[in-house]
Amino acid sequence: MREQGYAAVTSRRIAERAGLKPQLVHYYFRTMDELFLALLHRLTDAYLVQFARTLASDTPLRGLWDISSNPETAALTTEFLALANHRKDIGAEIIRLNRRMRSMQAEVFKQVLQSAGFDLEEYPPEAVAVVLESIARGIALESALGITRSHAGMRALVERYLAKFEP
Amino acid sequence: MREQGYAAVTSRRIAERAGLKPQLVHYYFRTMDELFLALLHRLTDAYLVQFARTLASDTPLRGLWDISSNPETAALTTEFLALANHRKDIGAEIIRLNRRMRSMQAEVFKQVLQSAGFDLEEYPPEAVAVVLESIARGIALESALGITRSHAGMRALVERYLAKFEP
DNA sequence: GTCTATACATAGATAGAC
DNA sequence: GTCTATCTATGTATAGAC
Repeated sequence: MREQGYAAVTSRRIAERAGLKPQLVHYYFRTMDELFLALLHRLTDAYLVQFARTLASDTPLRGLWDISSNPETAALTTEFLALANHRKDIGAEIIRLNRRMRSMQAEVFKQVLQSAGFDLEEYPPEAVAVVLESIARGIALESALGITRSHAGMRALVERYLAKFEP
Repeated sequence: MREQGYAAVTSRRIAERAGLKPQLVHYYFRTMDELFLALLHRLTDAYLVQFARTLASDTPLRGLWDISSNPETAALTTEFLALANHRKDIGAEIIRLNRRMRSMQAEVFKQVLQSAGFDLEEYPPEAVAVVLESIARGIALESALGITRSHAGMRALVERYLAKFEP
């Protein structure tokens, strides 16, 4: 999925990599939809664990930044978003993941923003979290394509803001 | 492509919508790669025109925000980014588009930032442009999925920053 | 420019033997 | 749990008639 996109994920190719016959794929997952959902669940679980650990650390903002600015993660996220475009089960699951994620973030960001003296009305924790993540993913997506033109400047810009919260 | 993802774009379906036979698609575009490239070129041209008009207006930042926060545009961009994952021709074309776009943005942002009294070393115009666009696309992608939870807060947050440049 | 005919490859999925 | 055999649908692409 990462290497060639979701459309290249077929029972035949999966079986080939596993050194087995394609029919086995249908033994474990009746349909390809089931397989994609299982994959999403597995990634989701691993992600939420990593995420919880990061938010519990003493540099949650930098941790979140690192996770979201990973080009491979961003590319895979893009594939799932594209998949969600036409497989509504996938879309529903992504929405669920998003909800859980944002709730976790909101609590931590609330504390971080408050102790830095920000007005939570003006800077809603969830909104700030989405902003940080969007910027990170923006950079990551460009990196995945091979574009790095303005990234040094962006990282410096973000770094100055992060330093206000996590010196 | 917008409705069912790039993988659903087949010569058969295209012909069906056009009320013609699938073979005609191959008459106009020898391969599907050629077709996708032609589509990207057409979208790219239209986009750059819209883009130039926006940047020449008296509210280029808000204009850029509006363009990038359109959910349909964001969804289509996502499809092309996913396509670029495994069709290198598409990736190369997207990089070209990106370069032209950023150059156009940089000039305008430079002026806007300067007249608002920002240090261009600290706030590189291109970097600021990528940040604005990334946030807009982040919101748009969530909207396309049906997530709107923290969007009001985000829009208000962004609006306060935009107002500093375009009262 | 549009059609019919056709080839060839690939994908999803099921049945049943071992 | 893994295999062989097999069906059926779908996709890309070419040749050649009109």
